[in-house]
Amino acid sequence: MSGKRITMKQVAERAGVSRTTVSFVLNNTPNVNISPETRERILDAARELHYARDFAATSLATGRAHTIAFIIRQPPEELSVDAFMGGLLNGVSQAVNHAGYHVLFYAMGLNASKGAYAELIRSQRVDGLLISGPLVEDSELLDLDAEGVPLVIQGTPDVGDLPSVDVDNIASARMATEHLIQLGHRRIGMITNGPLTYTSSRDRLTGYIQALEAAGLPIDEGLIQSGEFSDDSGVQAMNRLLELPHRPTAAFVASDVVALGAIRTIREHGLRIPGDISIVGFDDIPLAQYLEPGLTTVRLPRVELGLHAGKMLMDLVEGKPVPERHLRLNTSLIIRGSAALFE
Amino acid sequence: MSGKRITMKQVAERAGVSRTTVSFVLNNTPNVNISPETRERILDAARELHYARDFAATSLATGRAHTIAFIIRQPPEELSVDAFMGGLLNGVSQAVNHAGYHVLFYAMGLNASKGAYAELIRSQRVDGLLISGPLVEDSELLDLDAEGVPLVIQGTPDVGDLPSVDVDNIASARMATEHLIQLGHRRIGMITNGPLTYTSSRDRLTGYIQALEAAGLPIDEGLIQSGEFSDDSGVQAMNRLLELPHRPTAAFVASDVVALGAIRTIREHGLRIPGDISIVGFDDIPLAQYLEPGLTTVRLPRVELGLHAGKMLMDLVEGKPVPERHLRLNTSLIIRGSAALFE
DNA sequence: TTGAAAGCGCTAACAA
DNA sequence: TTGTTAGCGCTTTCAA
Repeated sequence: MSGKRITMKQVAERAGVSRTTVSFVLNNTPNVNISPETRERILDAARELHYARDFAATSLATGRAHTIAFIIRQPPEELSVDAFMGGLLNGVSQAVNHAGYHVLFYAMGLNASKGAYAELIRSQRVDGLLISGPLVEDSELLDLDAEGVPLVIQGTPDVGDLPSVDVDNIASARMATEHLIQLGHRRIGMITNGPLTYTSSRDRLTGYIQALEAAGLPIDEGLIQSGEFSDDSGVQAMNRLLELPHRPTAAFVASDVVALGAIRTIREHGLRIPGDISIVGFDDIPLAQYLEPGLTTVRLPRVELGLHAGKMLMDLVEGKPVPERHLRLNTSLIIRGSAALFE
Repeated sequence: MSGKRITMKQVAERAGVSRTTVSFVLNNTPNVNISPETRERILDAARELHYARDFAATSLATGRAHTIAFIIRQPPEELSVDAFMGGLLNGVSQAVNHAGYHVLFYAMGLNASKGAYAELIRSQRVDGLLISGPLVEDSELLDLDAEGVPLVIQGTPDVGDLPSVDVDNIASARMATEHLIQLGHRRIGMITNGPLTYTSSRDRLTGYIQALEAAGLPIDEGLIQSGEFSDDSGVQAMNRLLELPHRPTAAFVASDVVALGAIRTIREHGLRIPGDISIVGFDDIPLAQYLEPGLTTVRLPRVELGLHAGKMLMDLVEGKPVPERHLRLNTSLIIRGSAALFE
């Protein structure tokens, strides 16, 4: 309709009151007594004029942007392959929008320009930061946290004590391995999701080891192979496992994508799943249920992760107490057909 | 470090110049002659003070937010299942960030509050809108477009002539069907991706029909079944196809997810793919390559779709001419093992 | 119960 | 080549 901007001034004029009064009414400012009819008049005027509060002006005057940045640091290619980010973002945006905040999205990849986080904050563009991904020890974040900047990490940072949300990788991996043990397996291989420089890789390995130890089984270094996020890396790793003089009867592969490669390799060797080798994965990617047999795996609660991370950041931003600075969500084991009794 | 805001004023003081001069230097304002040493002095001061231009103030003064809204209207659950959104968002954010703009993300679902788009624009929060998803005929968008608001649709709107980016669904479906025809199939079923109220469903059906007609094959209504986005709907549809007195030797399923259900059904009937029935899908979801046999399908260029949509919106926002208001990207047929020669 | 006015940090027209 | 100044639209203290 009208091409010109509607400001509080126009609303005030139309309602025959001052700008202040309009501001009070529109903001529902407490401790101000405005006659109901004046209030009504103002509200009507605003509605009729299609008034929308100017974001920049409000932000400038209040010093709050009511916006947070969701920064994802996985390499861009991964975003297009996996549904992880979609679920996460879905949760984050639900939590954040619910609190009346907006979400700025950044796919920074691994080589973001130094100072990018700080600039977002210094320019008052956002009130807080939510960062997901394999961040190498990022001292910039430590500094910001020390300055009191609200931020939360989705993941398990390996240094400092930044607020973070993640699944309990150790317990989850233990659960997956225990499942295999309960099925009677005694010689269980492990393929990590990534290099051990990543906390999540180390933690999942730790869970595997804990399960074996608890069951009194020996830890065999040769049974532990390193994956590197891709299905190809799963092929390599499984090949090494199969070349072992005494090969395992089962394997815990700490990433479904890596497991895909492992499974392919097993088949190429003419072996059957779960007949010859049982497999338990990790992540529960959408495709896990469509494999033949379905992949038994640990479900990663993507949406919940985002929901909790978003909520935590909102609490931080609004100065509310945060119940748990290092939140670790439980996972569940989804039992399908890829792991069976060892006989 | 310092808890207080650094403004241009501080930078000016430190460099011993006026605020205007600082503004000119920092903005690289043309047609202004500033001595190199002054410029250097200012830049140094800004750097030393960790100056970051206040976003709200700039935005208020210039009337530009340098921000766009990426609004996704698919039901939230779908976001967590498919990698489509991740790829799209990846492309969008690349294009938009590259142009120096920021992306606000909104998962609005299907029941967004009336007036949400307009409010984003009226409040000057964003300079443009990028909307993805099955939007029912949304008159609000038509109004905004008429007002001159920069916006682009990712998809194929069924009314008006809003700027949009999508794949060429008709040509893609034709290509998929032709592939089957070339393999010697004469009785080819079709399962749509969704109800025919969706433009994309209609277009893919049209492509199928065009291919048959071009090959002089009859159009058999019974061979056309309706899918509804889910794999379950694929089960139903394929069941109907298999119950036909004279069942097809091949089927074009206009959605990989729906094809998943169709494939399962075929197997449950004891039939083999591609031995008894050939299948060609649409979308190339990540899992397509992992099926046994791999799913022959039409690849949907997710990232490129986002890239082009983002670029088009940037052009619109900056008042540049838009080469093609209704951009239709080509797709490619990914040949794997699910479709074979009819013998 | 309502109004006046200062100020948030920046841009840009105008002066000098 | 650099400085002055008037807004941009809103919040909020202080008065009336």
